[in-house]
Amino acid sequence: MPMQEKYEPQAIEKKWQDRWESRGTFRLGRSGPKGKKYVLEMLPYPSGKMHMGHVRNYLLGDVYARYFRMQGFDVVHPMGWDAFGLPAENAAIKDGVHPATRTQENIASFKAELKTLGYSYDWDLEVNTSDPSYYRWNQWFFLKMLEKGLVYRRFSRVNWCTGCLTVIANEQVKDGTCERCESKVVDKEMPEWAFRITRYSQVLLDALDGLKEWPDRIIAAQRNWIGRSEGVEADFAIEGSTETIRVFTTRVDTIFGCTYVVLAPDHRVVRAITTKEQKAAVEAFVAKMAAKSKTERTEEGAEKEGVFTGAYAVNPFNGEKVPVWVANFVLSDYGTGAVMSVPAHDARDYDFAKKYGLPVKTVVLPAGARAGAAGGTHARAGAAGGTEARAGANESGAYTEDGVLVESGPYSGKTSAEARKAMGAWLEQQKKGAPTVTWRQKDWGFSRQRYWGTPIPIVYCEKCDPERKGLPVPYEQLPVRLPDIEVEKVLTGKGEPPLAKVASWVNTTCPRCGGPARREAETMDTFVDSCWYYARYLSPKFEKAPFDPELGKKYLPVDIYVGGPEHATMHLLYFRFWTRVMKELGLSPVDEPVVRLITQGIVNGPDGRKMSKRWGNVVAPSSIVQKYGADTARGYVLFAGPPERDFDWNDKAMEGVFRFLHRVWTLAATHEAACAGATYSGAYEGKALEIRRHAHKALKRVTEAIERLSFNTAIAGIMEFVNALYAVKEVSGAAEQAAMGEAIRILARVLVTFTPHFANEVAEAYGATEPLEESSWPAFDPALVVDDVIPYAVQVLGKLRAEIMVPLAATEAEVRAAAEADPKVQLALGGKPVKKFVFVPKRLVNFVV
RNA sequence: GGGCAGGUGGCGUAACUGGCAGCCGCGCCAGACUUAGGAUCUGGUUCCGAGAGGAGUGAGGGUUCGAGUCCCUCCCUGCCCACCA
Repeated sequence: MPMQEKYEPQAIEKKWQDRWESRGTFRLGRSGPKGKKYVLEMLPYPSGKMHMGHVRNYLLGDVYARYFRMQGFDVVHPMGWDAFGLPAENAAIKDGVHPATRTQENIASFKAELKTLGYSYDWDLEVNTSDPSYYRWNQWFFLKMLEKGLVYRRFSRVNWCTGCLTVIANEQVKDGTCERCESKVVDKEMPEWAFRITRYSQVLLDALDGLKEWPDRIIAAQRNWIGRSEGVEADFAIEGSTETIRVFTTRVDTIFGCTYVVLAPDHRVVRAITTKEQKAAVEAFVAKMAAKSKTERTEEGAEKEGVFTGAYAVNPFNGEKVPVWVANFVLSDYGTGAVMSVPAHDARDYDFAKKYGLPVKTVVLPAGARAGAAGGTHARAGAAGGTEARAGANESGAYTEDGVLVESGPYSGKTSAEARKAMGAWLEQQKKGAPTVTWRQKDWGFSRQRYWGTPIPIVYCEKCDPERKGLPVPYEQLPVRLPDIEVEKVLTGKGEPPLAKVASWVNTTCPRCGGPARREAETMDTFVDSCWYYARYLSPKFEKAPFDPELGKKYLPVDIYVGGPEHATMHLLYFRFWTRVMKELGLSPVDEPVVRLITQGIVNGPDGRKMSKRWGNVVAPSSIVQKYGADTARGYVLFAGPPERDFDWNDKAMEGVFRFLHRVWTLAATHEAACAGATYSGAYEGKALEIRRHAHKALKRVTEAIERLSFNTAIAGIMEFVNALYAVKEVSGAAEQAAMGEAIRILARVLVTFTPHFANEVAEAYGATEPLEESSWPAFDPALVVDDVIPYAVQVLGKLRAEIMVPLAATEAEVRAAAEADPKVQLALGGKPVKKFVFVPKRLVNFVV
């Protein structure tokens, strides 16, 4: 079938999409002599329209899925919908459309758009997290984890909007007020459900070392986020009181320099130890802090503020009495909520001391500094005459490095590291503290006062459960379905959680006594949904468990996972945690969900700013597909730069890719009549051999580039190949025609992962009878990728002086002789004796004179 | 403050393990074909220099026959985290 003269993407893309679908080209289990590959992209929240970030994300996975399939792997490549979540619910509050309705519509249009880009998904594996057949397993996991003690109910401090009367996320708090209604936001203690993810902190941290194919930045972010910190806890007695203050510090070696102690405003003992004289001031301060939200209080640049309690704490090491303060910068939920302050050796303590005129006492000197030169000076920070010489102090005024101790009783002269060890042991022996480990990571609070999410399968019965701990819904009653609702009445954005307003749903019977009971009206965080969807894809309709364990054994873990780096510490940590739990439940065969993680960069607008309606710089994938076709969109997004890096959209550069496809089309159409069916069985030489060499070199280059995730250079290689074929101009005779036919068939093959519709159309004109995706990835002929005569660079004293052509098989001596014969080289050598001759096979030689 | 990524032509980028810096594309310049070109094809395009030649990968040092690549000291940009004791 002769090709059309002109490349018209609109005429061919639908054809191939339909053909793949009707033939089931991308269905799981089609082939797999080499085993399996699971290629996964982070599932999208189905907003109505795709943006370029989606296109790029799915493309990176798609190239691998297609490549591995042709390499002979049984490829899992699914797509689904993270369908619960805030946007649909907020939209409903605004316009009254039921979230389920809107979500269905959005999924339909998003899916239709995905299909226009030619992604190779197996749609039989599609998953929708808002479907009861999916979220029932969230509930099942919840109950299992409740049994294991991994789910618990706690009181927690949340951002409470005084206008909307609901909990809002940190992101919704702007300058201490609600983003939506501009009312004041305060902290409120509220009950919430939490996962005990901290039980896995150590395991999740240790296993990071095994994630060799994850980007460093993600590993670093997780390590940071988990925040393991080794230190000691030490008890400071309160003078004239039975209370003690336990502090946590990583720098116990500086404890002889402690000149005051600071408590968080909501620390347990504040009230008890405050003296009469200071009572009014402390209470005013604590009230002021409580009125602020957590984000506001700890906002960047927030001035350090504090107030003296009037109490004195006793340093366990030297019995020194130091004042106890309350200050805004101490966090109640990290460490013990109390810190010992050592202004000489901590920048923050120094700032605070300076502001309030507290003493600074140096007890650590840089190693090598002479002891006695500076130590032990008591001085009021910032006060006139405070001329203490704090050797090594940084700009902020504190010397924060390790060093050698001075003025530290029996520990003087020890290094910081030695002192930490000895002092920790002493504390333990004296029962005044102990070495300990503190974590930044907190448990994961997952209950939300929202409608559009997974109902938490708990009921409250006053008779059986007077303490309101919650009774689990029996497994056989799952799923607890979301009730249908009258949108205007229930989704008001105000008051109680929406589900609490649905009397017919919230009122139920107690599973234990059969009496009246109420359902938990809160729903689960949508991050729960994305914790295990990758396993559900394997058997989306399985009814006996979250997924079929047999298929889990066969296809897990995910081999390649593609998504945005913004998920570094939330989703990517949560689903690692969940995977551990699934293994303990006997479901999952793996400890870690993903072998190789790829985080794609952002596609910015042409102006270099993030694409946004606000800037009017959004490039809609649909408009590009319509005008240039999916293949151009795909080709350009891959060609624009390496996957991890951000890039700015550039219309001109994209048109360059469009032009390139036209060029290929013209080339193929030009040679079609003479070359598509040409055969030749003799030896190739001359121009025909050159054509074959170009083809096999391109094949090698593209194959290797795909393997190392360098799609942009793969495409550059293909462009070079096409330029070379253009340079051939005329082909005549059976050998050249057969060589050209082969070259164009190879060209189609190397293009197919990037521009699949286009490649298939060309291949079909050149005799392919089935989609290329159903054929195998071609192997290059090793004999054709090396030349007989190769160039050598000739350097004299490291400077390039000439380039010589030498037979591939030439020995070192032969190459040297050829180099020395070159007149430019002779001139550079100038008859001087050669001290050394460097020979790098197949690359260069260097004369050292 | 911490972490990570990056700094190479006018621009996006390339250079796999130390071995000819700038592949490919965009833009620009010239030519061909054209009534015409914002189509297409061909050639050129790091800088200085007419030329031979010289300089050149953020700055400065070092290792090496040889450094964009390795080591040390800095500077700048972007992203993420952050009063974490």
